[in-house]
Amino acid sequence: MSSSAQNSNVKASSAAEGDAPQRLLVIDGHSMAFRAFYALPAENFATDTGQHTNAVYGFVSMLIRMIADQRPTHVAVAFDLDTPTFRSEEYAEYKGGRNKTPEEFYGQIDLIQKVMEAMNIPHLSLDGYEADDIIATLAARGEDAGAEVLVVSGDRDAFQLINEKTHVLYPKKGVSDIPPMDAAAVEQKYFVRPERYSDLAALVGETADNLPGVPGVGPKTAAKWLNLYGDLEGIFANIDAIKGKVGESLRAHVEDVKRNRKLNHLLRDLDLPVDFAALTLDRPDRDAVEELFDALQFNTLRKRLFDLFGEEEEPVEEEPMPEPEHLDSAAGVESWFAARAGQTFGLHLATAEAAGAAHDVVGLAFASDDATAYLDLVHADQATEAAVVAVLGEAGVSKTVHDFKRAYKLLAERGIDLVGVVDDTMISAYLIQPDRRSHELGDIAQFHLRVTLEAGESADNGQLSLGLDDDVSASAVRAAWIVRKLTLHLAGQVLERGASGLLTEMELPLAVTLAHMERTGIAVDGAKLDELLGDFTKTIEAATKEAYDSIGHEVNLSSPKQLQGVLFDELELPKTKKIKTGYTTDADSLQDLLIKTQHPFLVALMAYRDATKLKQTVEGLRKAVGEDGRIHTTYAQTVAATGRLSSLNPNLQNIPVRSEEGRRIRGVFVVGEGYETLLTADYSQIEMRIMAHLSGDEGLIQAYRDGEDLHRFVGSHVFDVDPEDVTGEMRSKVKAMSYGLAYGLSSFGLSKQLKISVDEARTLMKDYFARFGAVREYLRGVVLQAREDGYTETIEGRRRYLPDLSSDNRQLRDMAERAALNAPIQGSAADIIKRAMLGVQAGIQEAGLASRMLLQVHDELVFEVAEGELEALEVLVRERMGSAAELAVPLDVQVGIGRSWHDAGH
DNA sequence: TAGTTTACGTA
DNA sequence: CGTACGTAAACTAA
Repeated sequence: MSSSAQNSNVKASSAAEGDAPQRLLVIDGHSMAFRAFYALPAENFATDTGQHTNAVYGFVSMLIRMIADQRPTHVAVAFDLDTPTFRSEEYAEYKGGRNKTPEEFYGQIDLIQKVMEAMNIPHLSLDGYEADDIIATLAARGEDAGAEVLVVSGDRDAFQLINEKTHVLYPKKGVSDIPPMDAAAVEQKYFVRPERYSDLAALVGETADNLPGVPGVGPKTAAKWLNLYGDLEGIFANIDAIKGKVGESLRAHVEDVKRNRKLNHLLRDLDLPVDFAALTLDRPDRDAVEELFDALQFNTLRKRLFDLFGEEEEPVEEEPMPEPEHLDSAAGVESWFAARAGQTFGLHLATAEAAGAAHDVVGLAFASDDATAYLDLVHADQATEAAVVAVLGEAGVSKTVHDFKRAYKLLAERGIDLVGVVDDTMISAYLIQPDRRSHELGDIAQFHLRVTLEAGESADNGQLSLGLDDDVSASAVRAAWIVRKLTLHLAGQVLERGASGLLTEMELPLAVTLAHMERTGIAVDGAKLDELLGDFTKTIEAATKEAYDSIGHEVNLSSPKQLQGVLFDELELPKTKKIKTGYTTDADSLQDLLIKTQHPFLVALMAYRDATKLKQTVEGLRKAVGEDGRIHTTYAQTVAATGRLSSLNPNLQNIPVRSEEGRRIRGVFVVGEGYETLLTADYSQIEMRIMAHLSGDEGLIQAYRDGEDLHRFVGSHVFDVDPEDVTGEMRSKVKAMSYGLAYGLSSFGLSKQLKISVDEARTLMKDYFARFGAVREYLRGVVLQAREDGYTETIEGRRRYLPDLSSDNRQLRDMAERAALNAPIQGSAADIIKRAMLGVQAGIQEAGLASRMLLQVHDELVFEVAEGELEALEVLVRERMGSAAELAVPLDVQVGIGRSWHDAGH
C-alpha cells in the first residue's frame, strides 16, 4: 500500500476534546484542485520559473475560507492516484473519455500536497481506491467519533454520504460559492433521499465517470420508480410492471444499472493508517509555509493564512477613559500641558451650528496617554484662551487630530493657528486602506479599535447658544481619547505599509495648503452667472417646445423611463444597449439613433440634455457663491482610491471645457479685486509621460526628450508612415488608444470608441505593441506584480490594495485588473501634482509673494496673481511644477494668463 | 424620507 | 467589454 499520512507531528489536541462539538472537514483534493484551476486564469498565476500556480492558489484560498467559515476541529484531504482502482479493473471504460489534463495543471497537485504538509493537514491516498472511498471512510470514522462531518467535493457520488451528521459542500461555480447540501437539499433537487441517490445515479448514469445509464431515463423518472418501489431491488422485483418505452429500455439495460450501482457505491471501511485523532487541525509549520510560499510567490495568501492561525486576537479590553479635567484658567492650561510635556495630544474640536451650514468651535478636547481635558472656549476668559492658543500654535507640542484640514480651517476662522500636528487619523486610515468608502472617526474606530465612538450622540448636535453643553463636551473628550488611541494603533500599520513619508511629508503639509485654498476661494462674476442662466433657460424652453412638437405631446424630458416609452414604444426606434430598467437613452446611443433615423425628436432631446446640464451647473455655482462673492470648494483628501483629490460643494473639477457653450461657464470665474490676473498652469500629457517613464520604453522616452508631438510620433510608427504624413484620423486613433491603454482598454472597447471593427482595433493594438513592446511588458508586469503583492504602488510608494485580482469571479477580477493598470499611473500623477503644490506654496512664501493658489484640477493649478508678480510667479510655478518629480522624460508645463478662467485657458 | 438608478461633466 | 470622481433628477422602497 502507498498511503501517505505525512503528519507524524499531528497530535491529538486536548483543546478539541471534552464537550466542545467536533467538526471534520474532508476535502476531495483533485476535484477541488480542478475547480480552482478552471476558476482562475492560469496565465496570471505563475512563478518566475514558469510553474503555474492557479490551482494551488485557488485551492489554498478555498481551504482558508472553509476553515475560517466552518471552524473545523479536524481536517483531511484525499487524493486519487494514477494507478488502477478496483473500479477500472471491474469496468475498463470507467472514467474513460475524459479530456487530457491541461499542461498548465501539471505539477500543481504535488504543490498542493506540499502546502498541506506545511500546513500540517494530512493528505491521504490509497492504491487501488479513489479519493471518494477515502472520504467515505473518513466520514464514517468522524461520525463514529461523534463529530459533525463536512465533505467538500464536486463529485455527486458524495451525496450518498449525506445524513444527519454529514453534509456535503458542493461548489456551484468557482471555489467561493459553495452552499452546503443536506438531506433536504438533495431531496429538493433530485426528489429522493440521499440514501437512494446512488440508486438514482445508477439508473440515470454519470457522464463524468463514463457510466451510461438507462436511455430515456432522467432523474425524474428514476425518482418516480424509486419512490414507488422503495429501492433498486424493489424496481428489479417489479420490473415487468413498468410499462412503455422506458420500461423496455430499463429491461434491456439491467446489467448496466447493476454495474453502475456497484461502481458508484463508496467504500466506508478502507484500511487507512490514521485514526480520527490524527486529523486534528494543528497550526501550520510557520517556517515551512514561509519557504514554500516564497517559492510560490503567494504573499497575500501567506498573510491570510497566518491571520487565520494567528494568535487569537484579544478582544480589545477598553481602557477606561480618565475623567476630563476642566481647563478654566491660564494657569490651569499651562500646568496641565507642562505636567505632560513631550507627549502627543489627541485633539478634538467641539463645534456648534453657526449661521447657515457653517460651524463654530465652542470647545477644545485633549487626550494624553493617561488624562483628558476640556476647555470651554465660549466662556473662557482672554488669558485662558491665550494660553491654549499658545499650545495650539507651538510646534513643539505634538498633536494628533481627525480631519486636520477641517480643524485647521475651523480654528483659522477664530484666528487661531494650529501647528505641530503629527498625525491625522483620517489620512492615516486612508493611506492604509485607500479603497474604504468612509474614513469617518466612528467608522475607523469601529474597524481598527472595535470600539464605538459614541452611543447615539454625535459631537456637533448640541444646543450651545447658552454655553457649555455636557453632551457636547463629553463626546468631544471621548473623540479626542479615541483619536489618541487610533494614532497609536495606526502608526505601526502606516509604517509597515511604507506610508510614513507620504503622511508626514506630503499629506499633512498638503492639508494646510488645501485649507488656505479653500478659505481663499475663487471670485465669480455674478452678473455673468445670471446672464448664462437666462441663456441656458431660453435654450431649454426652445428645445422643449421642439421636442413636444415633434412627437405631438408633452413628456418629462428628464425622465429616462418616460423617454424609453417615447423612443422605443411610441416611435418604435431601434433598441439601444440594455440596462437594468430597459434600454439606455444616453448621449452616445441617441447619437447612433439620430444617424439611423434622423428623427427630429432626438435633435431636440439632445439640445435639451446639453442645456439642462449646463443650467444645473450654473445654478449650483450660483447657490455656492459666498458673502465674499467667491466660491469656496472643499477638497476631499481621503476619498479617491488612487491618491487624487476630489472636489465637492461645489465640484470645481468638472466645470465644462470641451464645448464652446460649456466653456462660457469658465468665463464667470474671474480675478478678484486687488489682483492683476488669473494664471493657469497644467501638465501636458502627464499620464502618458508617466507611462513612458514606468515602462522604460526607449521609443516613447526619446520622443518626449526630443519634444515631439507624441501622438504624431506614435502614429507614424504604428501606421508606418513619415511623421508629416500622419493624418488627423490616424492621430486621433492613436491618441484614443494610448490613453485607453492606461485604463485597461480592450480591443472591443477601442473598436466601440473609434467606431471601427474589432479586427481593426485588434490590429491597431498589435501594431502599437509591436513598436512599443516595453509598454506591453510593463502593463503585463503590473498586473502580475500586483497579484503577487496584493497591491500596486505609485512613484511615491502610495499603495492601492486589490484583493480582487485573485477573485474567481471573472467580472470582479477584470475590474481589479483594470484598476491595477490605472492606479500607478493616475496615482503617480496625483503624487506629482501634490509635490508641485507643496513646492509652489513654499516658493510663494519664501519669495514673500502675495499671489495665491486657488484651485487644483488633477493636472492643472489656478492662481490669482497679485499686482506686479506675474513674471515672478510664472517662473516660480514653471520651476516647481517642472521639478516635482525626476522622470526619464521631462515634465512639460503650459501656462495661460487671463482675467477669467476661460481667458487663462489654452 | 432614504437609497438607487441613470445620465453626464471633468482629468 | 476604459480609470478616477460628484451632482442632480427621477424613481423605488420603506
